[in-house]
Amino acid sequence: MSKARIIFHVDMNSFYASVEQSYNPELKGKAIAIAGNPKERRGIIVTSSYEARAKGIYTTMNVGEALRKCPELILLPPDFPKYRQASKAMFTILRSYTELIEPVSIDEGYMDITELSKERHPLDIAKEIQLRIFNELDLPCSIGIAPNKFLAKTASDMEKPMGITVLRKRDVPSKLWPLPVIEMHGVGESTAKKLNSINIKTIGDLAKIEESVIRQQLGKNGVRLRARANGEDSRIVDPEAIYETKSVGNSTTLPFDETDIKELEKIFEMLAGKVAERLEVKNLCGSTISIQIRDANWNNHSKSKTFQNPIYQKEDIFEEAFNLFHKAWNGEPVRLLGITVSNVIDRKQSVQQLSIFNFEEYAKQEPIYELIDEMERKFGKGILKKGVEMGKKQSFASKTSFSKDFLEDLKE
DNA sequence: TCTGGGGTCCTAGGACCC
DNA sequence: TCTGGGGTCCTAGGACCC
Repeated sequence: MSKARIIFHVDMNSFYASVEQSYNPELKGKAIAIAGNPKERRGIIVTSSYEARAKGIYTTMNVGEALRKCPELILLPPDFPKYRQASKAMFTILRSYTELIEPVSIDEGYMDITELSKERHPLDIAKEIQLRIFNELDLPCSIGIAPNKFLAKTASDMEKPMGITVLRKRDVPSKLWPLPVIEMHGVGESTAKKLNSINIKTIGDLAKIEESVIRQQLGKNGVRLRARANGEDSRIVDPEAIYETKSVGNSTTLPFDETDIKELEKIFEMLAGKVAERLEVKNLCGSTISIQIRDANWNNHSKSKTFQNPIYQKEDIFEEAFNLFHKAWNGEPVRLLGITVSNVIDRKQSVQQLSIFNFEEYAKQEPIYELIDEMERKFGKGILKKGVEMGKKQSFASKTSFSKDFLEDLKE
């Protein structure tokens, strides 16, 4: 049995709006919202101040509608560099307490303060953190204190703004179980519907259902949700998680539903450029490309393709994406287009993968017949011949791809 | 309430290999 | 000769979160 942990979940309150208010105090106490261009149909409310929420403004609300509902609403375009800077400052404060910080998004993160709490009471630490973020950055936050991530996250949601909430495991039956399942993190509309249909209405119902029943209905996810409903969650606070990018994608809702292939092509070029740029910044490349198409009725389609070798150049991304689009598109008007590159790895790693499989080089280090055996076993008979015939000096990796595991295997 | 754009994780079937 | 079971990878789609 592992020792009890003490986890914080720090959640900034209406982050973008609060940052804007801290930059411009005249906005304080007013109904403000961060939103896209109201003239475009994609203009939606991204975040709003508590004053705006009190007047019925909520996230994803169409901007036109928001203005009808609340004519005095002050709209601001998003300023991400500003938010990123504030976020960085916030995490710097958190890091002055422990390195065991896992940022989850720009405005929230987990802390494992188990060690620290041997010296100081967790509640004192939380109060100090909240006060420092408020005094030094002029930003409000809520903090949840609990023995695991799920309960900490749930706790930070319970009192906003500027709340500090302790949620012990023994509080679960009284504080969580009476709530409807839809209130649970990880349960959305669709899962709630499914659960309701088998007569699971509250978190308590979910906690008490037979495990085999929920597995049959909702699979692995159901079993996990059931454990959470019982206040169980063994996920660790992982400071590295944020560096493990899995995919990079860009998408856009078109000004109107589009059927003109020339226009769609331009959009793909634009998206390919953005994806390539962001891969460049992060020094990544990826071996799978996928496209997303959304039609006027909100039906989504995707098509993807995986390559032997990672790609990252704008031209490659554009070409592959547009090819996939041709295969996937049924001629219906298009509402949204997206390109995502996934299975991403560091470019340095990918270069290593290429060079380690320069055949000659590798053959110098390893008895060649063993290598051949190994490769045939993994990839089938054809693969080696192909490689050899291509010219012995040529890197196999340019025609095949090798997983990290496989490389590790070979080194042993 | 009628929905932007960034992601992650899961599932299920098929291909392919041993 | 036409037959099992296990495992991995790929693809398409769905659910969820901020």
